[in-house]
Amino acid sequence: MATPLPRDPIADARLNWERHGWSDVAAPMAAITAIMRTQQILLARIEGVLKPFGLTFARYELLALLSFARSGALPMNKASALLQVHPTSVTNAVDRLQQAGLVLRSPHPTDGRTTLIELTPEGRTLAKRATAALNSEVFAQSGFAEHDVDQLIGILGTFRRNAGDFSE
Amino acid sequence: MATPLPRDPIADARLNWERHGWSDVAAPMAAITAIMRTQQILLARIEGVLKPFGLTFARYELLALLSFARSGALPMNKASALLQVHPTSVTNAVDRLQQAGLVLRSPHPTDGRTTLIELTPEGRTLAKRATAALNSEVFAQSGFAEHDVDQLIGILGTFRRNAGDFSE
DNA sequence: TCCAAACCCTTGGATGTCCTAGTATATTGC
DNA sequence: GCAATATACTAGGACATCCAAGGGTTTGGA
Repeated sequence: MATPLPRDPIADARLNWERHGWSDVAAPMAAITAIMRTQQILLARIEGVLKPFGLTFARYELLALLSFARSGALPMNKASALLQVHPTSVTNAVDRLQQAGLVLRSPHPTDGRTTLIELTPEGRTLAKRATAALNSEVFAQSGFAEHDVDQLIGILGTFRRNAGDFSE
Repeated sequence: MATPLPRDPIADARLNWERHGWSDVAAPMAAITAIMRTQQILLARIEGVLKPFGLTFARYELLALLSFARSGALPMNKASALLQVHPTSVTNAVDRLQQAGLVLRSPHPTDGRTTLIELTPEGRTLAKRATAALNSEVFAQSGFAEHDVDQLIGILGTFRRNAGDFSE
C-alpha cells in the first residue's frame, strides 16, 4: 500500500450508510467490509513470505494439509472438503504442485473414481520450511493483541458454524 | 458448501500446530485462517445477491463509491485508493461497467493524465437497487451478534490502521 | 442382473487480483 | 526553457476461484 489515507474509508462508508437512512445495517456493513479488507492485507503478507519458496497460499494450504495426514496422502475430494474450496481449485493446485515435484497423484486402491494426492520428500521438506517462515514472519507478528485473537477465534467460529461449515 | 464437516477444520489445524511445538503461534494462525474463511463465505453470499443485477462485488463497490461522490464522478486513481485495490483492477471494473452502460469515462478538465469515472443514470439506479438488496439480504442478516459486530469493527479497525491503511 | 442415479475428477470459460512494462502528461530543478 | 523525474492509465501475463459440462466408476433399486 502506498500512502495511508487521511481517513478510514470504511468508517466513511458507514457514515454514508447512516446518512442515507440505513443506520440499522451500517454497522454490519462496516464489519463485513473490514473483514474483506483485512483478508486482503493478510493474504498479501502471506503470499509475500511464500513467494521465495515458489508457493502461493492455495498451494501451501494443500501442502500443509498433506503434511499433517498420517499417511501423507489424501483423496482429492477430501482435500477439497477440508480446505473448503471448489474441487477445480484443488485440481489446479495439484497440477502445479505436481509439476514442481512436490506432490504425486496415485490411483485409489479400491475406488477407481478417486485420486490420491501424495507428498513427495521434497514436498514434505518444503512444507516444513514454508511453515517455519509463515510462523515467524506472519503469525508471530500478526498485529492482533492476544486478547483480540481469542475474540476473533470465538466470533468467527460461531459465524462459521452458523454458516454450515461444521456441526459440532 | 455441501455437507457440514463433523469437526471444525480450523480448530483441527490449531491442534496440529500445537502438536508440532508451534503453540506460541497456533492461536494467531487460527484467527487468520478463520478470517480467510469468513471472507470467502461472505463474498459468496454477496456475489449471490448481486448476480441477478449483473454485478460482481468489485463492480458494485465501484458503483457504490461513485454514488456517494458529490458530483457522481471520481478520478480513477482516487477510486483505486479509496477501494484499496490495484489500479489495474479499477481499469478492469470500469471497462465492464462502461460496456454495461453504467459508467462513463471522461477526461479530467485540467489534468490530461487523469480519467474521470462518471455514473450514468442507469448506473445510479442500479446502485440503489443493488444496495437495497445487499442491505436486506446480507447486512441485515449478517449472522453476527450486535455485540460481536462492534468487537469486529474495533479489532479490525486497529489492525487496518497498524497495517498502514489510514492515519487517523 | 442391470440400468439409472450418484459420485469423482478434469476441461474450458468467465472474473478478479496482482505485477511488470509501456505510453502519455505534469511537475521539478537546473 | 528543457531535460529528468514523477504520476496516471492501460496492455499483457500469471494465478486463483467459481460454474457448467463431460467422461469414467460405483452404487442401489427394480
